[in-house]
Amino acid sequence: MAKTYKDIQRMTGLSLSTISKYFNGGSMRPENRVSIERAITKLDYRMNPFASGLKSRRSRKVGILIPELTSTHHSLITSEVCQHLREAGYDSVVCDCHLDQAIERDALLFLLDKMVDGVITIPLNQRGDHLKEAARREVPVVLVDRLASEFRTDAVIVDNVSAGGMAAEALLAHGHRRIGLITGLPDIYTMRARAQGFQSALIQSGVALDPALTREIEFTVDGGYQAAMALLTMREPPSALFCANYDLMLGMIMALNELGLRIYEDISVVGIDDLTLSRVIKPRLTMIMQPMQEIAAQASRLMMERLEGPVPGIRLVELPTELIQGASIKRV
Amino acid sequence: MAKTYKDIQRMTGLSLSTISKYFNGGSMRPENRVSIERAITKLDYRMNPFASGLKSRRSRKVGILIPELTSTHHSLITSEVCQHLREAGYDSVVCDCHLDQAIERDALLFLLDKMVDGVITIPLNQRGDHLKEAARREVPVVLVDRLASEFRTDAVIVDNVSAGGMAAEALLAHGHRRIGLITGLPDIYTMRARAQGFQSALIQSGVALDPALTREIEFTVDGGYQAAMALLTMREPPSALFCANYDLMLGMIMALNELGLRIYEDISVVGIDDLTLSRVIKPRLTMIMQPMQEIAAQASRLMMERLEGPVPGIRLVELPTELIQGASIKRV
DNA sequence: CAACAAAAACGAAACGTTTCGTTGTGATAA
DNA sequence: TTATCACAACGAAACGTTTCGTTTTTGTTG
Repeated sequence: MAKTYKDIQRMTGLSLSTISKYFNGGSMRPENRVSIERAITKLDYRMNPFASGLKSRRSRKVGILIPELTSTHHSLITSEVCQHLREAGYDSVVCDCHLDQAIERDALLFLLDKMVDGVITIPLNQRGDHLKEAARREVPVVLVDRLASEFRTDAVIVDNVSAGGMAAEALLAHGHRRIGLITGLPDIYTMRARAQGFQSALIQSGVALDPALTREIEFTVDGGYQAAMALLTMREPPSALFCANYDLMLGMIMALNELGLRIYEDISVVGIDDLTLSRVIKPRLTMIMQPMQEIAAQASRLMMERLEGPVPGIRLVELPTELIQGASIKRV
Repeated sequence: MAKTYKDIQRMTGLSLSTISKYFNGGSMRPENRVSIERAITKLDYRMNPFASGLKSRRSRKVGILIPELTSTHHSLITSEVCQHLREAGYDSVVCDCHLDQAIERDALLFLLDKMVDGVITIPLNQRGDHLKEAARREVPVVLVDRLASEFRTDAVIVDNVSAGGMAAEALLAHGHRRIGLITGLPDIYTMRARAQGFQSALIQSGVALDPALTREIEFTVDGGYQAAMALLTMREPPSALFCANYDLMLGMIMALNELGLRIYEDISVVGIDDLTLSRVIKPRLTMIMQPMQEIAAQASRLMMERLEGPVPGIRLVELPTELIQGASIKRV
């Protein structure tokens, strides 16, 4: 049978309220503290989270709501966030909405009914209307990667505009002028921002935008493959390519392999995200790196601060991206 | 303020115990049922899981303990399992132990302290000793993919021996005799079984095992890359390769690309797991397919049956694998 | 040493369900 | 009409914490 405060009381002779104070960090006589601690270890006592939650109205659970867990970027962030939360004593209840906005909404309601103390999400619905229900129930929300147009709250994003800009500049600096851009559909915040940064950089360098060189497509491996195939089989193909997303990039790599095009020799490439596969592509890609561990750490931090006490205002953490020099850009 | 039974009581005039009976599926007068239902919708009532759990000692939470969430195979299974559980009203608390057995043990204890009703896990520690604590607390465990040598419980696995056998036979049937095997370290159940099935098939066909053609390595993309590089740069390289794991296969593909070797023309290949990337590799790979959705569905089912009531005995579900014909094996 | 303030411990009342033993209500049989 | 019997509904007592108002203890000060 599980032990309770009563068992500790029996061993120490202290009242239940004193024992509670011990667990909830009040001040008390050192000898009592010691005696409670001794009882805890001797009894192998563990707090009953139901009883605790019933009174305190806190579940010490956080919901993680993700568009697609099998996407490497998402699974890495999820994994890191879960670990941070666990280390702080919080459960992470993960919901993958499979890129379906109806599931996203349902899963959020599910989490709220399960009394999560907070929600960390990469929102799929870019308006973020579904999140208003969380606000209504006073459950804090932290956005990751993307902002929501109709729901302002704490968020961690990277500077996507300059990420796109850096990619363009790296290629421009090597003399490229016909540069293909493979990006996601513009209803995704990150994709829009990266494409915009990329295109601004071209314009600033006096390169006219050729609409035929920009492919907006669902950001999946298959999407990247299709887009790259289309670009590379044009009558006048680009001399360089930038993919605005890791999965798109993988698809592009597959297309290059299929067409027998060699990176660097035949086509210059700027990639994104230094995840597993990028590490084994040869030659080493020049790429835009997002600080993914840091994104996860910041998101966890923002959430935990809200959970520990009231935080005034809305916080937006914008992290820088970095250009990693590889050997995938040829001078033309 | 959240609504409670008392509010329903006020609206219906029924006692708390009758209302409880409504939620816990007892029989009652139809008109009372209707009147409770009306009150629920009018009040927007939602059950308080703390209070409910406090009495019933059930959290309706299931722990998911995974070696490495960023591995595609694992994230897909996790995602599917979470969805099944959520549809049945259960939370999924996900823990990724980052291939670290100490974290695995800690995370399990964490989950148990959080009072999960059950644990679904792909065990990292192949003995499974850490799971005994779950048994001690009468928390059911379902294993996925791998069995544990020191802990017998419900499990869902695939027929790994014949998976390896099928791969070997496909290559043997096309005349291959020097076949490279890239597999994980033999302390992983699946890797051992697949390698064994593979090697038995060779022996059965009268092909002597050449130890130099078998590479046991950590099953990561990088591991696959290293192993494939080593095999393909031998003085007398194999004419065909089989990888016993999806990540190993990705690494191998990268190695082939780097060496400029074309699948089919230069080297025959049997892959495994029809996940995103396999779909865009050309030519289409001949591969062993695991029914991953089915694995997840069965694991969820086994768990949910245990949660709904006592299940006698231990159940082992072994699912078949399938050979998908592609165009990656050349006749020699 | 009395008086007092501050600190610590206490007791009792929640929190919102479930459960169990008991009472009430019709319907059927004698 | 009364005794019997299911079947529903009821009331009260848990479940194991937290919280708040009160009392006791401790340490200071005049």
